[in-house]
Amino acid sequence: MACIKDVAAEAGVSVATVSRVLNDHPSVSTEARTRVLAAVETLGYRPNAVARSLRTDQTRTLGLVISDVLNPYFTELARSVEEEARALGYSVIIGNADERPELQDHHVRTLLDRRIDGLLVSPTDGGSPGMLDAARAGTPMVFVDRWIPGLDVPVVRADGRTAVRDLVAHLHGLGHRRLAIIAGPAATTTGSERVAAFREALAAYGLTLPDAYTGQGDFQAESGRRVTEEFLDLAEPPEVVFAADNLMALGALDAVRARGLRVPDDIALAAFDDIPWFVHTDPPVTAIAQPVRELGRAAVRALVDRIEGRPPQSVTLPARLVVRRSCGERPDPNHPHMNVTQRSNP
Amino acid sequence: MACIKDVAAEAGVSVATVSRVLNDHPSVSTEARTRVLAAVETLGYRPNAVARSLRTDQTRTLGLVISDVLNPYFTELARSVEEEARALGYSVIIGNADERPELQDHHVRTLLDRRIDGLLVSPTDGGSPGMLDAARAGTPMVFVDRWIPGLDVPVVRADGRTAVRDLVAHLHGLGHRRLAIIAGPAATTTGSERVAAFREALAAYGLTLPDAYTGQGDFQAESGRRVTEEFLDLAEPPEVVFAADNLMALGALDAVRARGLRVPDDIALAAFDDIPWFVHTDPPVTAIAQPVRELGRAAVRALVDRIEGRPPQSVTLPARLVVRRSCGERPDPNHPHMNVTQRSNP
DNA sequence: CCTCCTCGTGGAATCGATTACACGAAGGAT
DNA sequence: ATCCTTCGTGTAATCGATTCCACGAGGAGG
Repeated sequence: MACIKDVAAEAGVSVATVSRVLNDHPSVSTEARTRVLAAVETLGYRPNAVARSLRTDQTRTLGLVISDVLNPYFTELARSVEEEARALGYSVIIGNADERPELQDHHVRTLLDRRIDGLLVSPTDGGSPGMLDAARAGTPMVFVDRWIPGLDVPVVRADGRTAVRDLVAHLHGLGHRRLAIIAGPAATTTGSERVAAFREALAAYGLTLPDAYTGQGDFQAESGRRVTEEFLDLAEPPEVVFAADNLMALGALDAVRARGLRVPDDIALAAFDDIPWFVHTDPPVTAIAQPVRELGRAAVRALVDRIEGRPPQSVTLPARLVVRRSCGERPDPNHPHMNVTQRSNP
Repeated sequence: MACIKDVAAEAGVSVATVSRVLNDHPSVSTEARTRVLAAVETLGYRPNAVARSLRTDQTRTLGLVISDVLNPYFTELARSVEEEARALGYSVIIGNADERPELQDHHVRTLLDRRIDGLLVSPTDGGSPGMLDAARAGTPMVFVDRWIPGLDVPVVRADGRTAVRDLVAHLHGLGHRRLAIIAGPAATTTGSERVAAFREALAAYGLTLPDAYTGQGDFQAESGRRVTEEFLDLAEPPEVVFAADNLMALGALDAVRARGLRVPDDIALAAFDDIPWFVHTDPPVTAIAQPVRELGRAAVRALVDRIEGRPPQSVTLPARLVVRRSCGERPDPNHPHMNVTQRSNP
């Protein structure tokens, strides 16, 4: 593989001049520039990013550590992050923590070892030592979706409060009174906030959320299944199950089907995080949709601001309710879009 | 950030000794070793992977360029690739080509600039110039899922021939005779092979695949929708639509639903690539499942073999048919697993 | 005509690691 | 006692870029 010295030799100039041409530094003669460019062409030279990074102390790379790649929500987030980063001239390296703190730590450490310029994190359960160290050490960092209180790290997330209120209003309007939730890990902000928002919204209707109706999940399908079975085993099962993420909703669907029961007739279901498949499940699932693309873009912008010395901004975007049939009502025919697969390439 | 010189100073030894300790070279005294380790501890030193890579000319990193992250098939592939790579001491950088050759090129180039040790590629439509150059230049490379004929690059993939035959047998047994396919891009191997396998299987039953029943898709949901609409507009629409990937199946489902028709009563549906959601769609979708995890592992092993100087092996694993209800039959009660969400963490 | 700038250029230091080579001390064999 | 290994260590070269500094040429201004 040709290096800068080879190019210099081929062009009959010094490596300094080659470097200047490559970084289009102003003081290079047109003569030299064309000769260098020609040499680059004939040798098929490409600068070594490793060497460049070592010298300049910047990699133009962002790290993104997400909690679970298999969750379509995070997949889409990852995609929009990469898209925006690319537009700003950065690459992205994704680390999948699989909801395991030690794996999150592994990725944070690996990314830091590679001297990425900044880190985007959706922290797992309470964070992990390495991640907290990194935050305190002043690594440029932005939390996305989930965050950890008490750290001076900007947060980009969606606020589901209003949407959850809308959901509860919808459910109450359909006559449901016994509402249950499958929560995420209490140590994650999304885990606890969604429960809090739900409880708050219930209170507005004079309803409470008994412990028996608060199942502890871990954002994975299996836990949704387990918790739903527990609900169904109760002397007085809930009329509605609200899953705090889409995978647990999938598990809930499994559990209901395994008992030979039907949604929404026997039990209603709603989920946090909308995904294209929810349009085609049996029945289509009512869900709370986050503005994922915008979240990803905002997160990248905040991080790049921080990296390039501008003050980064925390951002909170509203989530919205998408009503389908899993809670018992027909979708409004005036809003046919709610019933169609979301496009991935708008 | 502390560097090796700081550690050497703190421990009262030379940088060479520090380096030897870190790479556990045998000839270091226990004395020196403990002093270095202590210094590493107190300074919180972590070796700079960039500098190390520059010197050793290896990054212990694999590049993975996939055609579409939003496709659950590739997401799962990416996950299993990362898992196996991590087990072998490698990191993975994922590039999402979004089925666009120029984006694929962008990622290949970026990855090569970073001097990754090897490349795993699922080439988009016919490959891209940069990718072909890389292959010919001798970059350690392995194709996964899709490949490009005529290149001396090992291929790890699933063979769907048998499963497609099983599918056609199943369909024929249900009385279907007018079978159509939504194909992927003809320039991709998976695009053309699946059509060929389908046509071949039909021939065994004395059936043909007319042009009108061969729709041209691009592996995206939108194309599945469009092609299905074309099928439905025919004077004699097909009785079955076989989508060559899961996203096009989703689009087909959209189109059928938009017409107010029902699967399988009005038209049957089957798909290549099984995903957890197919269990819960309305109706559950009959699909051909690839052994994705094994594919990912085999691909990484082949690539690492190639990188580390062992002869790499091409691998072909069989896909299998998973019968559900979208073609008109009840699932066999003796095989209840076919009706349950696949676990992501077995 | 002399001085001062600006411009284009090259030499060499530098980033943070690894590693070939040299060297001295210690131990074993003769 | 002498020589040869072996062992532990340090010095310095090296990887491939960027960039500070010095230098010579040429033009402008006095």
